[in-house]
Amino acid sequence: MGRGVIAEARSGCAINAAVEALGDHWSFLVLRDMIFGDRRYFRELLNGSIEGIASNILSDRLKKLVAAGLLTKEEAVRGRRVRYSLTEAGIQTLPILFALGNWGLDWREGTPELRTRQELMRAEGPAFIEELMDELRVHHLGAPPVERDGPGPLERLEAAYQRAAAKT
Amino acid sequence: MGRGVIAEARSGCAINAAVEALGDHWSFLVLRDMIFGDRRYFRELLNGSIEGIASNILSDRLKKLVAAGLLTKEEAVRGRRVRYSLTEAGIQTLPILFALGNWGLDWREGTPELRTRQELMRAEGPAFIEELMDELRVHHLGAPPVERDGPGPLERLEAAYQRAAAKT
DNA sequence: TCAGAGTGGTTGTATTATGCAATCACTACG
DNA sequence: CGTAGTGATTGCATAATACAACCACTCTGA
Repeated sequence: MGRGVIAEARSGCAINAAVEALGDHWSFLVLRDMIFGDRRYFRELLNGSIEGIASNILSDRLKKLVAAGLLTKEEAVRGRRVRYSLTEAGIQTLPILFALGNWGLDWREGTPELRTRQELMRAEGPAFIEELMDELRVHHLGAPPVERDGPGPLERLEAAYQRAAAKT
Repeated sequence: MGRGVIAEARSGCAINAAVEALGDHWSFLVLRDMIFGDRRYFRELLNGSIEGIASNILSDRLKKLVAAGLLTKEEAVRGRRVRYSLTEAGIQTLPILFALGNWGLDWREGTPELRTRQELMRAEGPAFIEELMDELRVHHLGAPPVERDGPGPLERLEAAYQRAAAKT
């Protein structure tokens, strides 16, 4: 594992280290949108966020996530779209987001469509997480495509969302 | 499940809901100390935290965690120790902390003793999480004690820490 | 009985982070 | 050549954080 970056950690605790790296509201939500929403550009993240992030905050978080080794940024040509990619460390935040989502599903309200998505993920279990991590490695790290029959994890997620939305 | 408290959520997303409830540095660390460090009193949390939380911040976070339904507080008799307990919702943040800790173990440095603890948990896998949640239900919710031969999860964690610390 | 330590905090102040709106320099496209 | 889109930055008001001092109360031991 590619350990590194002790940075200015407040302690040697692994939980604290993770919290220091990505422990604020917006960092989690940016990762969520990149992972589950397949958003990779500034404007996509800015307009696509259902919580409405401000552009200066997004700019700041992207910088911090790059500095923390969770994202990479393609060299910026001024005025041209810059693509952000997840690193392996970024991809491996998926189990954290999954755990957060499951907690939210059990203990908070939420829109039915989004609940359905989360329920699908929970129902498919750890295998879904692995499959999605593999797909992210293909898209973000250039790993060789996975052979599969049937729709990929992101497609199944989107389909679940659409099915649920259609019922209203 | 005891769903409730939509509160002033920014969106209907389960991940967002979890992040809103406990998505700041100190909330996570307070939960960590209560769950893994068995600390239940203001002074214990204040002095026991290796990151050094300030008393006004601790006061504020305890209040927020109670309001969010993750902790309960025994009715306060002035000048007498007040005990905080985890609710079921609080206990179920354990998988989140576990996921956070594993990420930190893989991608950040940390003291060898604390790394050993986290490695033990990972090695024992999901069964450890379940066992610890059961023990927390006994201590915090008054559930009937679990039958067990051999040391409980918190004892094994402490033992791993001591073994690692002795090697230095 | 009475000092000293311990209880869960509050208050004040300074510094830092956040949220919002407007703006900027640049490019791609018709 | 103009319009829309790119990734931001700037200024300003408000909120969160950190640090130290302090408070009213209780429990303990001599």
